[in-house]
Amino acid sequence: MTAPTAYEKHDHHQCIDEALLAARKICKKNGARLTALREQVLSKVWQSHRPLGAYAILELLSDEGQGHPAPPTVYRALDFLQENGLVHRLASLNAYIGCDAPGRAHDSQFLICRHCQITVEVASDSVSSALKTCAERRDFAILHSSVEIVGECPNCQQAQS
Amino acid sequence: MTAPTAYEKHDHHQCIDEALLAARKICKKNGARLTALREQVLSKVWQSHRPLGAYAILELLSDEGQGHPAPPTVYRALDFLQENGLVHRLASLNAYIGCDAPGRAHDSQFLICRHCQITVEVASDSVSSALKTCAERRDFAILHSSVEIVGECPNCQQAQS
DNA sequence: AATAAAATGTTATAATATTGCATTTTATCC
DNA sequence: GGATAAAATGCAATATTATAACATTTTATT
Repeated sequence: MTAPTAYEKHDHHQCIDEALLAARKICKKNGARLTALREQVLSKVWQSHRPLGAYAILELLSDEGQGHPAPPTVYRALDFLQENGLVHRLASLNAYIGCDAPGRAHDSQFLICRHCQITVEVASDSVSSALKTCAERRDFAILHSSVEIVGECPNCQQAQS
Repeated sequence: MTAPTAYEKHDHHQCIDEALLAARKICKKNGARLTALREQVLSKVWQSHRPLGAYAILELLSDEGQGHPAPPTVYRALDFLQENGLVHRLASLNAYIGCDAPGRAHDSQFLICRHCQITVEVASDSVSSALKTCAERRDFAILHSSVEIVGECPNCQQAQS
C-alpha cells in the first residue's frame, strides 16, 4: 500500500484548494450556504493534516486579520461543516479535522500519531462490518460510531530507530 | 446471546460490591492504594450503568456528606482508577464508567444508548483484529484505541415501537 | 518517634463549549 | 426594486470540563 499523502511532504495549498472545491460542490448540492467565514474555517482545518482545536482556529482567523471572531463564530462554522460532512470532530482530542471523503455519509476511523499529530482518516470495510456485527449480536442499533486510534505513524516510528 | 446485565433491572449495590471487591484485589496485586476516597468514587461510577461526568461524581460525594471535595480530588481519584484499569473515560461524553473486566489490559468498545445512556462495554476480538489489520496495513503502530458506538439499546428500541 | 512518600485539601485558573440576544446579510416575494 | 422573512454573524456573558501550584494531612518505613 502506498503511504497516505498526509505523511508525505506536500503542498497543503493544494489540499486546501481541493477541499474548498469539493465543499462548494457539496454545499451547492445540499442547498447549504458555504459562506466566506465557513470557507476560511475549512481552510484552516485543512492547513495541515493535524486536528485543530476550535480556539486554535480562532487564533488563525485573528492572525489573518479577519477581526477577532468570538468562539461561537468558530463553533457555528464547525457545526455547519460537520453537518455537511466536511469536517470531523475528534472527541479524544477536542479537535477538528477535514473530512477526506466529504459528502458521502460514512463512519470512518482515525489513526492519530501521538508524536507528530498527523491524523489519517480511513474507511475500513472490515472495521465497519466488525462493529456492525458486534452491535447486532447485542441487538444494539448503531447510529454513529467514533473510532480513534492513537499510536505512531510510519514516519515517527522510523525516526525513533 | 443473553442480554447484558446492564439492560436488565437489577440491584446496583451488587454491582458496586463486586466492583469494589475486584478493585481491592487488583490494587493489592498492583501495590496500589485504594483509599476510602477512591472507593467512594468507584462506587459512584458503578451506581448505574451510565457514564458519569466528573462534576456529577463531585455532587454525589457532596450529597453523601463527605464534605465538599473540589474538582482535583475527583479527577485525581479518576486518574488513579484509570491507571489501574478500574474505570474508562468516554471521550465522546467527557464521562467515566466502571470497567467491566478490570485488571486485564484491554481495549474495549462501548455501546452507548443515546436514550437511556446505559453503556455496555464489549471486548470483541473481531473488532480488535480488524483495527489491528487496518493499522498494520498502513504501518501504523497502535498504542491505544477508543471505540465509542452511539445508538439505541434493545430496551429503548422496543419502547419506541 | 523521625522521616519520606503518597494522598488529599484548597485556591485559582486554563481550556473547551454554549446561551441569548442584537445586528447584518442574503434570499424571496410582491 | 423595495418590503419582508430567514439565515448568518457579532457580541457579551457564562457554563462545563480539566489542570496547576502549593499547603496540609495521612500513611508507610525506618
